[in-house]
Amino acid sequence: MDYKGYTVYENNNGIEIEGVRDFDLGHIFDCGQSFRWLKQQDGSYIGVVKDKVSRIRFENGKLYISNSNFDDFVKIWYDYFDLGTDYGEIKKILCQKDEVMSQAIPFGQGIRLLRQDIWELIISFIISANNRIPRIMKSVETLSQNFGRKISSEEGDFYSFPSPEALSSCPLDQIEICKAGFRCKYISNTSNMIRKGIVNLSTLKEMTTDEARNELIKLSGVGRKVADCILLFSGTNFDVFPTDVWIKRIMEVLYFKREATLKEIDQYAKDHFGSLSGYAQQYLFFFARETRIS
DNA sequence: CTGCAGGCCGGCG
DNA sequence: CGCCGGCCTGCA
Repeated sequence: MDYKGYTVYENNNGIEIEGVRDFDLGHIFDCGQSFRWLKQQDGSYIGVVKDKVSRIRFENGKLYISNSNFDDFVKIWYDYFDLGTDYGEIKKILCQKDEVMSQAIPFGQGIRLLRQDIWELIISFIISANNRIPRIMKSVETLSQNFGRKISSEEGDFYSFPSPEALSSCPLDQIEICKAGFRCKYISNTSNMIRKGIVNLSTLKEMTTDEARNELIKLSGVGRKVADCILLFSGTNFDVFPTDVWIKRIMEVLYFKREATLKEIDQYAKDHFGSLSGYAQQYLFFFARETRIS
């Protein structure tokens, strides 16, 4: 069956998709946007999206997704992997911007910005503050196991990410079992703010980027950087440039040739990359980590 | 034993 | 406003 330029074949336990370009699972899942996809021995990845456990493989230009049918492709995966966006065109434009981009992009040529659940992103990136990636993954997993819904699948038992209601009804000392330390009170406070509707996530898409960011920053434990990650990795806004320590370092080394403030970097990205800032950030982040630039 | 990791918060000048 | 110290936890 065809859908918007892709050909989808259904088989016993999943789908096979042809026509997928600019796509590499390693690049996609290791550029810092997601914490819940686990790499398997055979190179495939298993993750939970919308209460569905799937195993994903990409071989010989074909994308294989288990536990899915054509309807799931249309309703979930097409959006999730941002398959409606022409990354070849984006890479072409960015490469023409400067030498740094044309050097960095080949390292992460298969990067895609996932359109992930914004609520899960909020909590995940609150946990990310001043933390290490393995520990972030562990905390997110522990929250899911304890307060999410159990999903039994042929891949084993997994757990959905807990709802705002589930987390807001937990006393703080229960949240603390996820070992997120001082961030646990942020998780608790933010869950309550969302449940009470103090910040309404469903209206963010109709706002300008600045308005949406200011809305998210109201949440406990959400500052400028975390807010921009949430906006970018949920597919809400792409003209943001989340500047963490890696991006700061690589911008100073490759662009400024000196130390620079977060404000300077943000202004530079706005002027230089404009609406493609978020994509540029991802290629730079992956490049920085691959090459260990310091 | 220190240092430090994908920042944020709160207090201060 | 901008700047700076402190921070849970766990691993090097």
